[in-house]
Amino acid sequence: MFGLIESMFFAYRDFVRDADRILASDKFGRAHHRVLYFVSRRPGLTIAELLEILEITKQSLNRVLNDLLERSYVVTRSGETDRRRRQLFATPQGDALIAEIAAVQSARFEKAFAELGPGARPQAIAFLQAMTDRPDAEALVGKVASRAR
Amino acid sequence: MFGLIESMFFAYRDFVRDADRILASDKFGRAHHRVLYFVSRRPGLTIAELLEILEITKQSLNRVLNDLLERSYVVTRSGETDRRRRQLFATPQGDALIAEIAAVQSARFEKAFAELGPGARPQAIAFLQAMTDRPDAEALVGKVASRAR
DNA sequence: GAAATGTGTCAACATTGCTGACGTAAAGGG
DNA sequence: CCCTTTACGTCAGCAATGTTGACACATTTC
Repeated sequence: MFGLIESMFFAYRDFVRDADRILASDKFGRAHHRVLYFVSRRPGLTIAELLEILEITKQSLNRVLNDLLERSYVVTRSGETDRRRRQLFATPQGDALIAEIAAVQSARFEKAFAELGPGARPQAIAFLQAMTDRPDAEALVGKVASRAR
Repeated sequence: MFGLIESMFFAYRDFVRDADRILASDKFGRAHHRVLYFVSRRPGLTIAELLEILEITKQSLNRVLNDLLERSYVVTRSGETDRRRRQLFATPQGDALIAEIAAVQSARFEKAFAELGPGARPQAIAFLQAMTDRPDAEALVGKVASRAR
């Protein structure tokens, strides 16, 4: 399996580098990208939901989220039913940055699938998902509780 | 391609977490793992070669490499033909740690392939390699030169 | 002998993760 | 209506890992 372990390392590194180049010109880091990405993809997301997805602490999130708010890549609204919750939305500027990064990352996927031939795309999706933990309800509850500190 | 972008993120995160758990109990970090991994896999590697593979700076490398040397996970020998070069070798202890981590990561791959059925393994390898940059000779020279600073 | 190469190291800094503690506003249960 | 819980913000401080730039030393090579 050593070949796979190494390929995983190199593939992810090159994949992330696509994003890093663009982010550097906007003076953002990877952490900003991750936050903006999920806000853009899931408009109306709350802070708690974002913490669950990213699996980081409030501190780490707030640091980068505040940058994104100050520079108007993201805006907040109080939740309608529960005003304690802040719902997050990407601005057009925020969506544009995500689209720009997604474009180069998509190009990398397209190039790979063009080399590999038909069928490679669904296989790749299936592979990556099979590699991912899908926590059962109980485990999730535990994780959320411990992270809430 | 958004589904793929997200799957890449989650799959890599969970993959790396396997290693992190083991490393934490040995008081090592991810950077130590990467260095030890390549030293273990490519015995006799020199510093310059390691810098090329990892694409980090001398500083970042030396910090973690010195930890590995002090704690006897890695040893050095002067190169035979060129005594300026330090060749790196993992000790049995170093090889054992790499094997331990590789075992849990391999188990994750095995589980995925068991779900996906036959053929998934070569497809996964092909996909990951197609996703990786394979620099031509000229580009590589440029990178090495700039990194040598 | 001079220049290039391989490596070590020092100082300083940025990003991004963490913990623990405390404050405030809103919601919800009795 | 009070009291607890929830959702969030924030402060202080720390650790890991990446960066740059400069300099030192031994060795090899021209």
